[in-house]
Amino acid sequence: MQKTLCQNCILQSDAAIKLIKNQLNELTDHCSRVEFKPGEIIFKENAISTNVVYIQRGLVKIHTDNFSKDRILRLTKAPSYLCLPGVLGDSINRFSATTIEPTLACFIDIHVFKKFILENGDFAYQIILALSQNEIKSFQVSLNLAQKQANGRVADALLYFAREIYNSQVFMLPFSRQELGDWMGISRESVSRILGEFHSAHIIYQNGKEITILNEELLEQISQKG
Amino acid sequence: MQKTLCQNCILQSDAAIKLIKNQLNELTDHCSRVEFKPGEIIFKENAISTNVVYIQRGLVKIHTDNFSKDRILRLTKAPSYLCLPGVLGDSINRFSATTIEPTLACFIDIHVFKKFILENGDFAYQIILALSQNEIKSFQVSLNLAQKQANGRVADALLYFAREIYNSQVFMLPFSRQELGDWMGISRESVSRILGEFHSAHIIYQNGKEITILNEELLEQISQKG
DNA sequence: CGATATTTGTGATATGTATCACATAGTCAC
DNA sequence: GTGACTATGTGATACATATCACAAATATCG
Repeated sequence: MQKTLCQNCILQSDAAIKLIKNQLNELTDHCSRVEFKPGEIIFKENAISTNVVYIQRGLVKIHTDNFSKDRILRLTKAPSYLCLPGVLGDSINRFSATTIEPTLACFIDIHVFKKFILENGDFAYQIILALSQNEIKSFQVSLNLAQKQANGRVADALLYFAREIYNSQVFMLPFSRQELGDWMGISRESVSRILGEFHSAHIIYQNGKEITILNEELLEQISQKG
Repeated sequence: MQKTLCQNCILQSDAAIKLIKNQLNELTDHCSRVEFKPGEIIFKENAISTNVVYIQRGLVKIHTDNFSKDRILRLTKAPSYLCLPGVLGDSINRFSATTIEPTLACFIDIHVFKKFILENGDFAYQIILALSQNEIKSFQVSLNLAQKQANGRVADALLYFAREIYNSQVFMLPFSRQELGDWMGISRESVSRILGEFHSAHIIYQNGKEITILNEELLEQISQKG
């Protein structure tokens, strides 16, 4: 952990930019920055937390193993606030957060965070915008899960990595087949089979965790049709 | 439509209670109240909207027919703000809202709403709390859809109506079997079969849309096990 | 009230995916 | 480098659920 001068931070959130000088000083006093390696736990579900976590750099999964099986609920790419929900409501984390790439996270005291919301409308408005975006995305995830078959879900996942996370047709999957399955709600064997089919059909090229999308249009169609 | 004195409204939201007198006057000037019968459309997806909708009384479904098939994303029981997300982001409704019971809705000018967020931290904080709750619920919906089998989902739906909507073991389903299926992501035939099985096993009593939960504990188990 | 449309139930079948079993490849520790 | 462990691929099978087809019940409307 290291104290940081939030005023000088070049990775401020859209919300933090709205803070005035005094507030930024206060943030500095109640904010600590932590560096995480891939696979490290940022916080665990059911633990009490008095911090809001802001992800400056990196990639994080929100997940739960409530039901004996690990279920990945969402990937969150920096910059982003993590899981305000549980913390704001009753200060219990409803879900776990684990890094999947090297990540830099700020832990902000919840009281200071709440104070900023109450005092600074611009800050609050940015938070509300972000939460609204999350809600739309959650709806889309629900749609996908409820409606699409396994190959549509895998296509979805690949397009998501290519477009939202890596901005590239070529990328290293940060997940095992098992984790991909946990995320999309299908078995690891089915993930293997489907990736194999996509490979055979020259829709993607796969070599272990290395993925190249060869025919994005077709992948998009598969995702759409379910 | 009728103009309403928001100051005197006995159905104010948790957020509106935080408004000061001047703001309530302003709300009155930019708020109209509309009464809906069941099955009426409050707003349609892809339409531009300059209002935030607050549901004072009633029950509403958020849904989409993007993919030719109607998919119900969420039920929203009064009191609640509806779908800030789309409106706040780019003023396009991302989803449709249709009443399923008689509903009283307030249409609030988006600019006034935004002004309140900027000016009144208590108001903003209440909105953030509500959005946070929504997010947790969305995660749970995702978990259910990704993980549970059909009978678990139907059990879920029944418990949801009994506990969250009607607070009673006996209630009239506001949905057809088709709609129940659209909501839980299963076919109408499967819904029929599963309800029939629950009936035979004396877990519920069903007579058309009239449902009585006879063995809540067992239903809970079915929901848990998936 | 009767005619028509809509909703619901139920059997037979098809299909997709989980599960199981096992082989193979890759990774890590010492 | 060797052994142990983990991740991955693949075939056979079982199972859940969609789909189709049709009958029965219910609601709607002139």
